[in-house]
Amino acid sequence: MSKYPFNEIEKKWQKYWEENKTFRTIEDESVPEEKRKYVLDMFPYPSGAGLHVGHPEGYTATDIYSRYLRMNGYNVLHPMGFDAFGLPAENYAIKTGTHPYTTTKKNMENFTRQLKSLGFSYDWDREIATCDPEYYHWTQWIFKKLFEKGLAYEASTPINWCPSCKTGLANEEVKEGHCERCGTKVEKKNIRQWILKITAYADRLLEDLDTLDWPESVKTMQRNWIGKSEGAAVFFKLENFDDTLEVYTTRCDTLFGATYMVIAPEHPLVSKLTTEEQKAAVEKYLEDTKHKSDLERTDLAKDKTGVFSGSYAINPVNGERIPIWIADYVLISYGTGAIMAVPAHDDRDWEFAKKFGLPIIEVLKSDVDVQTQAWTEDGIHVNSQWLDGLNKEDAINKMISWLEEHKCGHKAVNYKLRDWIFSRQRYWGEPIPLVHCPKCGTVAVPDEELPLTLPEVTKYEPSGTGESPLVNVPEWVDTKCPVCGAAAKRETNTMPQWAGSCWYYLRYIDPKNKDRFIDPEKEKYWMPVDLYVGGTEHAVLHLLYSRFWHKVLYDLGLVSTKEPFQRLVNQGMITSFAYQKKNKSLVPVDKVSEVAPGKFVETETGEEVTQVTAKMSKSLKNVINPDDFIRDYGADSVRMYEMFMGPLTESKPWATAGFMGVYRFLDRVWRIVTEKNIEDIGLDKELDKLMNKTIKKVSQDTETLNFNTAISQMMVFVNELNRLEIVPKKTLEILALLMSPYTPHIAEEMWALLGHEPSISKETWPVWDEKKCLDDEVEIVVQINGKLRSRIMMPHNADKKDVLEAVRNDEKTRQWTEGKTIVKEIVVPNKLVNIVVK
RNA sequence: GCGAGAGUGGUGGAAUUGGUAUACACGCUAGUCUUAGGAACUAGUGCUUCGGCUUAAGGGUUCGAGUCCCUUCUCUCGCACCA
Repeated sequence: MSKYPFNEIEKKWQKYWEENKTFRTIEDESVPEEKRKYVLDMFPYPSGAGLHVGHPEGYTATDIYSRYLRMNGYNVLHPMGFDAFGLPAENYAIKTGTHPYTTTKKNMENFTRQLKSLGFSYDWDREIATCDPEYYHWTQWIFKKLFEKGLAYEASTPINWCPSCKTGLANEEVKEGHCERCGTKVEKKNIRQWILKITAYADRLLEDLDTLDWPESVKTMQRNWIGKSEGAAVFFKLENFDDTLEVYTTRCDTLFGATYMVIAPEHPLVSKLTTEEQKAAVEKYLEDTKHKSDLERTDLAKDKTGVFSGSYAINPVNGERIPIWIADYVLISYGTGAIMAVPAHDDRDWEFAKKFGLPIIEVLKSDVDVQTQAWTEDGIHVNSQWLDGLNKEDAINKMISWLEEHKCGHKAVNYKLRDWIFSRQRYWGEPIPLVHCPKCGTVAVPDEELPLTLPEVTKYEPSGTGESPLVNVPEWVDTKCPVCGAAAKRETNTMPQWAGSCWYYLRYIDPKNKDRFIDPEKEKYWMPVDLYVGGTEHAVLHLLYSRFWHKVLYDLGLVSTKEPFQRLVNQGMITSFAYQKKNKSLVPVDKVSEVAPGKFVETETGEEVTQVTAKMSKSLKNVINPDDFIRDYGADSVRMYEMFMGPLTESKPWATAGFMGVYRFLDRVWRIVTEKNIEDIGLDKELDKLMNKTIKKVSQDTETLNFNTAISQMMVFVNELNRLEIVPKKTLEILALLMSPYTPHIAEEMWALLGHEPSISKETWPVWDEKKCLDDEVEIVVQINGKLRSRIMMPHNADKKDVLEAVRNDEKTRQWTEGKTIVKEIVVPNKLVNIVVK
């Protein structure tokens, strides 16, 4: 019994690669530009739990691709590092007093060990960690650039506050009203914040998406998040006041149907517009809404609430008085926080008008009675004086011209994207390099004082009052103004975790540079990233933020490309099996038995359960730890199985039985190499054909990241080799080369056993002979009326006439066509013949 | 509600421009062998009333549809009063 000694082989080659720095990458100028590739993984947060099975999936994919490219003559930059600032280490520090760096360092060491145990071909000399002062020196330096450019500003606005994490959050970090990280309900809190003006780049962030080779779903998500809408600003004169009320609308053509206006409860004109009679009602309403969370406000969407302010505006097109209401279905954060309501043609306005008895005027020809329901489809304008008879587009254009001519409005663009709340009231992040001077205002820390390092603290607990633990370190906070030298205080907020990941891909290019954040020559050598692989969870977080920073750096002439990541691929999630009862509740894996193939019952009750796929979770006992499988079956098996499971981009369940199939495959390969008769002989024609076909399929599928089908072709090839008494050496050499990106350890060992010098990763990728891939004889399928009736063998590229001749002589075909009229004969070369008969 | 994607054997999944549906792997059945191991090898394995029928369901285009078009259903993900 020959179990292949994966443990020994893998350790041996990992040591070899490390000692020989096999995968060190240098900027070799002799490599032409089109042969330089930057293949990047989303770097991990080094959590205490270590790698989960999702990590090796994307990392193996890029590793295979990188190794494949190198063997095809490319110079490949393939680095790895750690997104090392983050809350778990800090929360652990609060509980135990352990410095977050201690925890993080330990976790990084564990991650490094695990990553190395998988045999990834990273250039470890380029490793970075965002919490390293050498690294965040330049994060701070880039922040200063943003600050100097006026893209960072301080404001005290109501922001999303997580009471559990005790810090402010960016809009992007709030999911359905809850903290993305911990799931706690988010509150509104008014605190002083540093904010980055990402909205200044909204248009470019939107437009440049078109230039990217990214999954359409991610592009769509970013487009929706930026949420550009084109419409008009309309100014309404107010009765009894000099002010005007500005609204934003996409349908200014429906202005004749505006029967009331709504302003958000937070709108600055609320108190002014509230009349004496309405004061009590308005105050009560404001009090009520204030206590509703954002979530409640949106949850209660179906039931509209509001209160009349007592004041009126004047409709500019017809001089009508329109009542102004206050209601929380209008958000202060979008547009101007005020709307003109056209209840006949908007569901929300209609609902509100019905509830409060406001008039509904039809201005678009409707198929329904607008008094009973809103008509939200297009229609020809009616009751709109000089717009009557026009369609939507013409009416909008005409209205905008009219508004501009009469100085009561203009064309306008609006975005859903909000500026980026950038400060966090926590300890474990990059200190924001600013000083508050009573005389000079907010001043940046001079470049020569960077990095501004984190001071030691005794307590990591956030104050919870909106200040970071750094306020408790007077010797750090109290400083001198870099401009005037007067006593000043340091900014105590820190940067969010996203800051470090906004530019890490640049630092890999020049990780040890002490004088600048990146050498421009090296930057030009590698950028942009040619392939970026990672999970979909960063679709509008990291991937939007880093595009923003990159564009700022581009404007400053510090990088040469407009976009950082040319091609993005999202790996699918690796799920697991779980078992579901009739009532849809899930049963942990260890409480289920398989009573017949594919039939499962809950062991205790005997109740039948069905196998479903579900996320891995501790409670379902279906979490897979890659370390266990590496230990018991080897890294090559883990790598190959994760690629064999299915298409990279699909989510798919881990099946340990399926994993064993891949392990058995490698074991079989090992036995062929070590036990069979291997001779340096020529290949017979059929074997040569299969070998060439295999080279072709594996090459093409690796190129296009269809790793699962490349692996099945290797299996087909190995199954054939396994049948041979004497195996030609050549076939095993080719097999080792083809396998080497996928299962590099066993491939290195095979290469050595076949008498070659290491490393196989330095060898040239094999090429196939197209002529040898062709079959001399092909099977032609004979269909009668589209149904498969017979098959005949014909020479490859046989003449159409000869094929038809052979088909007519085919006995089975004759049985089906006898006594019938042949209407049509279709011949697909080398594939099939379809005879249409009557 | 809006947007994006997906439905193929008992299971994970294959199928160039529309051209043999179910490659490869798992599981299962039977046998051989044994250093009893999540071993190896051999044969079989979509359903079938043996006529045929099968790619979520129904319809359409076509000589021919898993693939293209329409309708419906189910699932996953994202956004959600965005004026």
